[in-house]
Amino acid sequence: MRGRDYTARCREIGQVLSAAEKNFSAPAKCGGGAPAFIKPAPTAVPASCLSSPGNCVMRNTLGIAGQSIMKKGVHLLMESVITRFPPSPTGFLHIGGARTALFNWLFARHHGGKFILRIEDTDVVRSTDEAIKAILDAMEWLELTWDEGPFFQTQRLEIYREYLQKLLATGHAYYCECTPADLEERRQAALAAGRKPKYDGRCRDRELGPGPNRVIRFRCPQVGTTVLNDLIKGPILFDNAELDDLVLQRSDGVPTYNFAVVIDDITMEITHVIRGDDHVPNTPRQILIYQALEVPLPHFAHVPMILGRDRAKLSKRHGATSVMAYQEMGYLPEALVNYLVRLGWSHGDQEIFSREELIEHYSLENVGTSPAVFDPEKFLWLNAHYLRARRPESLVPLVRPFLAARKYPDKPADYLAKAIPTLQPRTHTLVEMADAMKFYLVSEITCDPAAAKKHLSPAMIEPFTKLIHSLEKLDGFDEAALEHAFQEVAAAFSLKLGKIAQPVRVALTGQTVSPGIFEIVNVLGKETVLERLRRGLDYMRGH
RNA sequence: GUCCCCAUCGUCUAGCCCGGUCCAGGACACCGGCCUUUCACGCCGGCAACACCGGUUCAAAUCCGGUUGGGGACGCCA
Repeated sequence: MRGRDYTARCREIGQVLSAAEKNFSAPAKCGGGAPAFIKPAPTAVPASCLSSPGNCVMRNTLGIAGQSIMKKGVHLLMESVITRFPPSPTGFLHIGGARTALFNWLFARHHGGKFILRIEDTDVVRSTDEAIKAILDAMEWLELTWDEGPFFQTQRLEIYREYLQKLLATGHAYYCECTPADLEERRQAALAAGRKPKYDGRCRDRELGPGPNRVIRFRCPQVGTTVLNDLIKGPILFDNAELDDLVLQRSDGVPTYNFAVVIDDITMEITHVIRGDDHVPNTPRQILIYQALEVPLPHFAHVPMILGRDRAKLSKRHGATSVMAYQEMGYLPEALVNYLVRLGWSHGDQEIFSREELIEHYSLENVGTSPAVFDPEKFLWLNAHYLRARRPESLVPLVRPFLAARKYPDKPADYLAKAIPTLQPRTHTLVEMADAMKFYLVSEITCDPAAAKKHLSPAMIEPFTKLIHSLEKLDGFDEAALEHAFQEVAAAFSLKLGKIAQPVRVALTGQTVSPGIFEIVNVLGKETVLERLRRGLDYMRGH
């Protein structure tokens, strides 16, 4: 579950930290005066890692912040949890994003904390209003309710500028006039020479001021080690020499993602950053920004990705990845939630979870470390499960749009509510249910010719005639009465019930596969049943 | 190329921290059977995995080292 070198990393981290402490007392100079030492923020590493490396495998989801508060003697004041989900509105909400949102939501709800929705729209070119709406719709469909927001980064530019000034003033940031074309050229050259394609620091010490087409870069320490103490993966060490001076503000004055997230997470007082592990490489850079700003770190928890069948990052070519596409395919939100939560998280052998159970049991400790393959088969099974679990009446408004799309005649809700239970055990999605419902709704059924030929043979003329007679005499269509009538006919012709049921099924539904005969008769009602049986008779007689 | 992460049935996973209770448990899918008016549902049973190599140990899926494989990141995207 945890990486094999986990303990080794814990041990290493102990060394790194003691080295960092030494540096702390005698800060070295680096570049343009930025501190070169690593100053682990109080929340960066659990105390257990420092004191006894062997113990640091104990993951504590609340992290050390809670503990340090306790140490100060404020026993009742536990750190309250604030999480966030920050999609960028460049497309619909996809499966992976939904799981991230769900994990954040669950974590916040479990701890009685807050869940914030933030729209990361700093990429003004690619962000669209449609995407924002699509994301909000999907969040609502999944009932991932947020307590604050949605906030928009483009409306917070003043805040970013303020922090940027601080970094500039303390020498942690500088202006750079390298053009994208130049940068690209140098990147390619570095790649060709087998070096890491990082920024070469050309403008680092030029002490440029503001100017047109200039960006602001972060002055990244080039010595030392940055520690990411991940709540899921454990400690991860990064050599600062691997990092480069990332752009904080574009030449058009809009901040970049890596800077905006940090500032937002600081100002929104986010305590736990739970996100996909494709963000791991960004994290040391972000940590360095926190440290330059001298603010405490939030806890980081990086959850493994969701992969497609071929074990590559899940994408469109693996099929539908949009949350709302699944709604259109007739999936239930509770099924998606349950499926998604089990991708990377578990609670013993339990497969089915109600919302309440999820909130009760969810914890970061039970999030796995290896990536998970999205399995449409299991998702379908779960959906079928939840379809069966629903009260039929609650399904009426959900199937209706699918019925309408098929242009089936509209029927009253109570009629649909009677038909639905007969289909619940036999269908996996609302789409299948709508399709299967056809014969309950149309006035004229379409009959499968092969089925008609096989089952509506002249031999059935007499049994059908007798059946019609006895059904005509029946007052109520309760199951017992129906069964009695059918058994009587069967007995009269010394046929097994199946011999008569199958032709009746074909006459009533046009198919050889359907819900139980008595169920169908009960839903359809006397009039329709008799009419269809008579039509069956007509067919047998060669009409 | 460089850095980082990951590794139990085909898939999702339990077990791994605290070695023996694991010739590895559950679920999906698949295959049988039962139930039965068709098809389902349900129930019962079956198939199927500790990536590899070393080390530590009386004992390793579990601890350590390495190898291989897979994935991710290296943007004035997020």
